[in-house]
Amino acid sequence: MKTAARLFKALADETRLKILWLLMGQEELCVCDIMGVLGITQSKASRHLRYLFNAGLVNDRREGLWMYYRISVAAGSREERQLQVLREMMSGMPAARMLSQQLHQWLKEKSCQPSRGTEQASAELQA
Amino acid sequence: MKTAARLFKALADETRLKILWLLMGQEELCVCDIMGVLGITQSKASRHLRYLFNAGLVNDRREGLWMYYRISVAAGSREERQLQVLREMMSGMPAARMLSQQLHQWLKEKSCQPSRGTEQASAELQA
DNA sequence: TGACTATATGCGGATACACGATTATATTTG
DNA sequence: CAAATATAATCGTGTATCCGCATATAGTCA
Repeated sequence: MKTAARLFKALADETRLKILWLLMGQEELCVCDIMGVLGITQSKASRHLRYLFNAGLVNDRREGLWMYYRISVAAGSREERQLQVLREMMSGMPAARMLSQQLHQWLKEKSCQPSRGTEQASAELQA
Repeated sequence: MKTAARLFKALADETRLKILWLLMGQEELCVCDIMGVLGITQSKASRHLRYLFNAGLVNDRREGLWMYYRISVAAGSREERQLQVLREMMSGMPAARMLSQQLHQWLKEKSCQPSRGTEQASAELQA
């Protein structure tokens, strides 16, 4: 009962909903991706990701300087079903679809920059 | 997007979850029912019901001195699907099932009391 | 080691929320 | 009208949340 309320608390913030939406369509993202796509402060991005982490909704993984976050909910759990519903809810929202586009745009531009191994692709291949 | 966050805010409180759970299993309830079953203050019950009302999740109906609240979400809406998921979530929780029992016990004892037309049954029949 | 970068965290202010206690409002009844 | 009752609204207080700003931490590279 209290745990259910805690889950909904984690979803009761627009920024966190956006972050979850981005993560639901993208294996994993680092903090700077969230910052860039949503146009928010580093501190803001990091704190909300940490909130989601403490709520048990995302995992973190360090790779060099970067922290990668990804959704991590137990299969068949309340959280998983809840996120599925959230995904359906947001799929119908133009704002959400726009965010997805912005994300892909961001990742494309990022992978073109020659500024060190920031690219998603190389990281994927190493793993 | 913001509306989704607002919906989750309404669900991010244990007392409100309990109230919704009670209303999901019972056509309608008055404030004093909520107070009695959950064992909470009148002020607390009224405030949370008003919160749910403002969030568009419940309707109110005055009948004499009593205010009856019932769930009211548009068919096929995000809210309806969300409440359905909530119901499934709570159905598996012992605490929630206990609440249902307490509610039925409360309603039974209430209808036995000869203290004026407080009974649910008569209200139902008039409608 | 020191410079640099990505991320986390501490701090303070502003705002929202939850609560008990009290008061106000509305309705019924005498 | 007055008394009684169910509910709503207000007030004060403590707590949580969100934010920007600044700083700390951790990792990389020269």
